Amino acid sequence: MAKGEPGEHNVTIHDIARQAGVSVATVSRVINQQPGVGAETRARLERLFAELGYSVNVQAQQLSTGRSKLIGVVFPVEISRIVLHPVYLPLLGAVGDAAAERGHAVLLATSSGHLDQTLDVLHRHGVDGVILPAAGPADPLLGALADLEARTVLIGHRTDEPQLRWVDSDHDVAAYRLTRHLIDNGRRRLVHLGGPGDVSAAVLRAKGFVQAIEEAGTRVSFAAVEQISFNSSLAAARARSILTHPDGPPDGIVCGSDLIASGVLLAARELGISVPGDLAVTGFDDLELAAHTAPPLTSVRMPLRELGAAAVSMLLDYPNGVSPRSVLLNQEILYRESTEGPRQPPRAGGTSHKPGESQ
Amino acid sequence: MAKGEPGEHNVTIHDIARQAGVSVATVSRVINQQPGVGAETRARLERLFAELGYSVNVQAQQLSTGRSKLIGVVFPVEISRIVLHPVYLPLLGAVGDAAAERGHAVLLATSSGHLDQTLDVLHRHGVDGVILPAAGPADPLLGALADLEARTVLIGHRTDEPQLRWVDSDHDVAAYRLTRHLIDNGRRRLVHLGGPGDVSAAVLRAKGFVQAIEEAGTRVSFAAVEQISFNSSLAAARARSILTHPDGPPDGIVCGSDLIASGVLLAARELGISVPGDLAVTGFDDLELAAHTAPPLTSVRMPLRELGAAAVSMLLDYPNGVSPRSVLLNQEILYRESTEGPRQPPRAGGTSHKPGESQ
DNA sequence: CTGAAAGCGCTTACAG
DNA sequence: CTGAAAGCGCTTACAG
Repeated sequence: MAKGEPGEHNVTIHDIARQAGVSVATVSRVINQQPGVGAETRARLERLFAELGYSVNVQAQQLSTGRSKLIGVVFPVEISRIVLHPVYLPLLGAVGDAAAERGHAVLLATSSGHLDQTLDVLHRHGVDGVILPAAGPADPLLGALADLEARTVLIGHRTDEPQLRWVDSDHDVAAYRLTRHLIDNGRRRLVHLGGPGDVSAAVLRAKGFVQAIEEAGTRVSFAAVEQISFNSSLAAARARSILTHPDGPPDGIVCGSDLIASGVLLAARELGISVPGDLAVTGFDDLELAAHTAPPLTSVRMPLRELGAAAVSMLLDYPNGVSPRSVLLNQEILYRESTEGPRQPPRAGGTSHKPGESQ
Repeated sequence: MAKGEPGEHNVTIHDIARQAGVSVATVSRVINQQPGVGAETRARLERLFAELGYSVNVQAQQLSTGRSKLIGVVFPVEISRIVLHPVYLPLLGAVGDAAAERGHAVLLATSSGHLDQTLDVLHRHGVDGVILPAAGPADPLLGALADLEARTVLIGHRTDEPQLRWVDSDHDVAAYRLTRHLIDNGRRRLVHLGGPGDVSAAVLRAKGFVQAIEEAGTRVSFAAVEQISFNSSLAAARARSILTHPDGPPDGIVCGSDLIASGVLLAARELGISVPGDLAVTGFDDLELAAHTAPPLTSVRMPLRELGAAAVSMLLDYPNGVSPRSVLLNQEILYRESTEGPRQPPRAGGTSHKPGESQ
């Protein structure tokens, strides 16, 4: 891997040039797919690349152009909570793939140490921009990056800071639609069991729930919002108390994640509450498990690959200060058995149950 | 972040040299903390660095030295399963921190694309070595890296390939001790509900369980090994069937992860089986949740930070072919309530229950 | 203890 | 369509 492996001389642009009887400038042009090289010459050189196993030395390119072709990706200090949220690794993969497609690589910086250290690594390596895939409102990095006027794109946190840009998906809209769906199906006592308040997505999901409740007015007789961490065991415990509340149990729970929802499902089964008969349950994230719970869970899919691609594109395609400053992508709702059918009133004629949107 | 930000000229080694009235060679020496510079000169230059906000251009260093100061980290193609295993992100953080301490940065390559692409990225960036934190037996990257004689360290998979090196912790020993602990406490009908067979750690954990069972001979009246993915909902479903088996339920379940164990705990509660009274349950990984389940879960902590540090050290401190070829670290068992006390026989005199090891 | 100079492998005006 | 040459910001023998 290391360029300077002992023994073999690494083949450089000069070797190619000599072998081909052309100048290094010409070789450089075909490497970078620039115009101004005869088709025949180009083809000959490309053959030579393969033959001699030539691959360009990025460091030299970087030094010469001042562009590093490196995207810095930083995870927040409080990694412990993040860890438990299974979307971050695929998201990281999406960013990496999108970067690779654009000829960029990902430099990973975990901000476990001091802020200055993290910034220093990014700076010394001259990253062309930085992406924060798990950005949160309290992250000190945000202010620091804004001050440095570094090209920065946050994923999953909508910042007001004018120096920063962000990419997100519409958690609030999805939560709103999910809640509407339950109400339209006759659910009247609803609870949102959402994720922690310092996770931006969790806040948006709660917001969408509340909005649907407010719009429904008197059609909903009871509604509550609770917070919990993204963990099914903890959620099961909480659900147990919610479902045995003296004032009577809810008939619909909109959960802030599939992990939470799977805990709710277990608690319901334990208590002999039938889902979706007596209780509708929805998740978020569409983890692999969502399709395999009993019953399968209505959930919401974040466009992870699109989020990654959009973040990379924002970083690379637009100089700072040029629009768009933000991108908002749609989430897809996957209707499954856990929210099926209306509850008490037997299905009326032309009512709700949305077809065509399920998968 | 980018070195070539429009406007301001980036301060280089030449600027420092001019200001200080010394040669660039001298400046270079103090940057690299090499001997041969007067204490007074050194101090003056260091002050200048801070004053002018100088930070070395790594690309230039890299080009000049042939060392990239970059460690490649590759996650396997089958990221979907990995994702669900919460140790990988902290492990990644540990590798990153250890690398940073040694003045190296982490280049992240997700191997979602073709093998060749992944290798090409690593090669073009001239990484000084590569670490596979989620290595598995079936990963085609292993063979490719071995063929290239690239400095490679696997974490969590013990390979026989002589070209590769690995770092791991003793899953088998921990599982063995856990199982012994249950047997010593009077448990007689034991089940191992372990993780998937293509995860090396899961295989080792099962192996430790089996070894303890074999050693116990007739002291154990029933034992079984089952596999499941690292998911608490799925585990709960499986546990339900195990715990209601017509042949009678086990009185101890050694689980392949805390996620699995938390599912087992829920199923037990649902069935009115008391833990640890009627059933002892153990986890693995010591996730945050382990201390918060009801009852708190006896679990095993992998030395994640040490694993990361050891992998980095192996990569950087030893040229290929020089020992050690592998490093095996201890895991720590955290005894909690879920395995407390013996089951049937009232506590005998000088028996087992290990004190001093709990936390 | 310090400096002058070559070189790392590229890119890029500039000239033809 | 192609080439000669300067330059990117460092390091490193070599000489003093």
